[in-house]
Amino acid sequence: MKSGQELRPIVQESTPSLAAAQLRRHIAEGTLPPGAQLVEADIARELGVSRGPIREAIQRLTQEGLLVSIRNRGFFVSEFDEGDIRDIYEARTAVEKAAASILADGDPSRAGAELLGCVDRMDEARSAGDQVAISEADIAFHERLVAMAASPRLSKMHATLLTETRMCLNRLRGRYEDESVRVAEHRGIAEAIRDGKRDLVMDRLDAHKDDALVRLFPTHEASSTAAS
Amino acid sequence: MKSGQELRPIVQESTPSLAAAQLRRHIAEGTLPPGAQLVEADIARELGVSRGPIREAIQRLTQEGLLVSIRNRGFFVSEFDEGDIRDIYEARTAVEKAAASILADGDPSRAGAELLGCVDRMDEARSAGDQVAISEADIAFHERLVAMAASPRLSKMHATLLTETRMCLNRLRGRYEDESVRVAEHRGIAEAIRDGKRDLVMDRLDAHKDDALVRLFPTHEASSTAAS
DNA sequence: ATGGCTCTTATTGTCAACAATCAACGATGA
DNA sequence: TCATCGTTGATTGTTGACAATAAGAGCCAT
Repeated sequence: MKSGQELRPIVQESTPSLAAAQLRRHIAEGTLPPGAQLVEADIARELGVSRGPIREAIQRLTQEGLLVSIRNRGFFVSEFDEGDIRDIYEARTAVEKAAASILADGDPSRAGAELLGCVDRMDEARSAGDQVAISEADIAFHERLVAMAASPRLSKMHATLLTETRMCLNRLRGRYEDESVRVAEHRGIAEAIRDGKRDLVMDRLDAHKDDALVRLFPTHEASSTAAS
Repeated sequence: MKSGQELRPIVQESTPSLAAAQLRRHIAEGTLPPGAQLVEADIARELGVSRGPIREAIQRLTQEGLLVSIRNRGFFVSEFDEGDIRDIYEARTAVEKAAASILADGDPSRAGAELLGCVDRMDEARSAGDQVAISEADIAFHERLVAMAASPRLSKMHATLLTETRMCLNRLRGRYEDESVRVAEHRGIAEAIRDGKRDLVMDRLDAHKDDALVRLFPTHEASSTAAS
């Protein structure tokens, strides 16, 4: 039975995984806005299973930091204050810098090429004026960047940070007066990676973070991140 | 009712948390060695609770990557191969570099002083020839380093990486021919932080990682991490 | 002896019922 | 009017029982 495609081991997705994935998507997309309460019994009824598996799914999201648990009271979608958002961007940049560093030791030109592909898609979305698609491509860029480093732990940590970023993006929507700068920033990072310019990559990733934070909190200036 | 001591809010630690903490400790200390199976029912009986809370505790450890789950078969303490261990050290260094960078923007001399205190304790343990105490102090050093950066997300990610490191340390035990180099490495990092020498800190953290990996896998040389 | 079949056993996965807890509401008394 | 205290409703926390699943033992036919 020679199929054109390599037949990969089937993954019997468990009920809690499925439930967690659904909830995670709703949280990322804002259908479940920050502050919203999740009631085990309700979700269980909607999904047609008992509370057990749902409870497990909710526990996972809680550990990921997407929900906060108040004992005997309930689970609520996390609300991020300014400190949290700064923390998210700080941590995410840390992970991405590490990933970029690994890429620099590997095959920078191949990595750069793939990332430039993401940038192109982002630019197309910009031309089409599709805000949502731009954000999708934005996320995809960062996801690919870390995925290509092939580090399970960095990827895992990054996945959580990306969901949190998505939540923040719902708030940032429309903050880019000119979306072309957004595209340009990403292109700059991709090109620096392609050219193997390690230090430049680091600087641009930091700049990317600082820019986002300035846009989110216009009153403050960005934290100093200049080298000593 | 004016008591001499400020009365702080009581924290009702939940059953799953307690159970998870115990299991985590046993895994870190090697009482539950890699490959060992954890049976929900057995643990539940030993701790005098039902399977529910235990199941929740086990789920947490699974999500932390300390256990692997095989559906309908059981949960087993993760076994790390060379790739995993390199990944752990890579990720941990990434987090610590980010933390050090934050410290450099804050109060480097205070941070350096506290870390030098950890180093002193490590040195005392070395003088006393207490292997276990040295490792404790080693872990404590890295824990403090990240904790002082006051980033919830970095700290959380780091906590998991530290337990994994502990597991690796059980294997590395006795690999330092001369423990004084171990102390010296940490002192070097602490001093660089104290002096606010950002780039030097980064280099020394990378070197610390490379040294550990060389000790663990003497055959290979360390990955190149020189700046471009 | 060996390949395949069934049966057993150990373990997780799921469920529904019950207990514990907390916030909000409303009654009570000064 | 206001503070206090019990009551109530909603939600999570816990439990024991049962279902589903997979590995391995034993048996049988080849």
